[in-house]
Amino acid sequence: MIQKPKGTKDILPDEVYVWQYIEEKIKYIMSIYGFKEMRTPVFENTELFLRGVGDTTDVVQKEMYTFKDKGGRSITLRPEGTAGIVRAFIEDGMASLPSPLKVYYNMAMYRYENVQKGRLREFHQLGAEVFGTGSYLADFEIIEMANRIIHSLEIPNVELEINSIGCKTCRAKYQEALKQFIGSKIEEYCDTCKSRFEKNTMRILDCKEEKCKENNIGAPSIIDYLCDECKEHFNNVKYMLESNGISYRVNPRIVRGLDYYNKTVFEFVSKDEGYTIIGGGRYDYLIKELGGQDTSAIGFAIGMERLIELFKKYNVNKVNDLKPEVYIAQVDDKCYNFVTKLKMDLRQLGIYVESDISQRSLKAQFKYANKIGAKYVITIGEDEISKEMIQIKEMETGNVDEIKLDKNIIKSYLEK
RNA sequence: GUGGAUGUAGCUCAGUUGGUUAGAGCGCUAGUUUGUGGCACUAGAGGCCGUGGGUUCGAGUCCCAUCUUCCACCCCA
Repeated sequence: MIQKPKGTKDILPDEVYVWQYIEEKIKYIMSIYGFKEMRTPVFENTELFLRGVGDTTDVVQKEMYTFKDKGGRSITLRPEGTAGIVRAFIEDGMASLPSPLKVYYNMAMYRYENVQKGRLREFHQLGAEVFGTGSYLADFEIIEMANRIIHSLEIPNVELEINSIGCKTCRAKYQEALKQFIGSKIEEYCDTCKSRFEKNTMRILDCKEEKCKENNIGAPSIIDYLCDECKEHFNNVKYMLESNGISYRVNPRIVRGLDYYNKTVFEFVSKDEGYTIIGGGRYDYLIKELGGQDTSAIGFAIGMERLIELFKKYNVNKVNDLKPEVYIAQVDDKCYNFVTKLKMDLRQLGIYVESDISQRSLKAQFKYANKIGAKYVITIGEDEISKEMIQIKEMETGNVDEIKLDKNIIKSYLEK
């Protein structure tokens, strides 16, 4: 038996309808917030992610599916969505569209990492991006939309955590201060912290080692180093959230693992599962970094598998797969032609109808109709055809009515 | 990349100190007479016991390797 590759998942019919329900719901929200869907290639030139996501990040350093194609080009399966969207924004001249521009995507992502709860090698992100505005109003709009998605899907125990990681200048100042604070006692830290000291100092604050945690007490907070502009921006975002009844918690440890973020970063974290279901932030430098005009932007991405796992935990019973309106049972093979014609006619009228396609006994047909959840069963034999009258049985109650054998009469009976 | 657990029918699992043709429940298919489902009963299909080595007269059971799945670290959605 050939198995599917590690970290991949089949989505079977009995789960796909949950996906469809959630995707429809989110699509609807996107549409009333003015976001348009777009799609980009599954693979991109590796260079895009090196420059976009950042070549010192874990995602780029050890998690990318990178290979040479037959023409010798270095190709990478996208590990996240924003870089490709930004590439298209620049390459396809989307900067000339009315600004601000709002787009969203729903695409598979690929990351070579070890599998565990809420983490796959192929997974799906539904993300939204706003291009062309650096205003805190855009930050609010995107966070509020994410919040609405969570609430419209009735997923409890989700907390919004926000932070500001400042702009280039205040972040540099902060890193300097942090390096001074930690540097004086770096020998007391664990090995991973030591290795991070130079290239990613801020991550040391995230270490879970007891000794390191102790050493981190009293460390400078990014919040205190924000420049006036960044501070005001962050205060405005918080004010907007407060005045619109969206509760949040400032978590100074949110840093985000992708290099392109600045100013506002946020996560919607499930307290049940302990993982982030929506993560996002502002990325005002990325478009220019990738060769476009200087353009502010902000966005988020939803981890669909995580969202769906949580949704199923609380709400599966609220979503139902489509069941046949009616099953047409046939008494014997003399009726196949007639039944097939009737089935086609009813489908033409938009009715979900099934009939026997494996030439089984009447009893077996009833059993099948019951198992697939047909609401009604019509039985057709030679008598019914000659008398033009049929029996229609409601499966749940067992009630039987007699009605005229006519597609329009059947249709209105089913709609009653 | 590191550490821990796991792997027997489609699913959930039994399988006794290694010993004949590998089991159950659910699910699937057919039947329990003549044109009607759910319940019950009967029968059937379906397993290279994750894979490859090794020990042994003999391995689902023991040993090694490897892969998968799950969990944690790391990181992320």
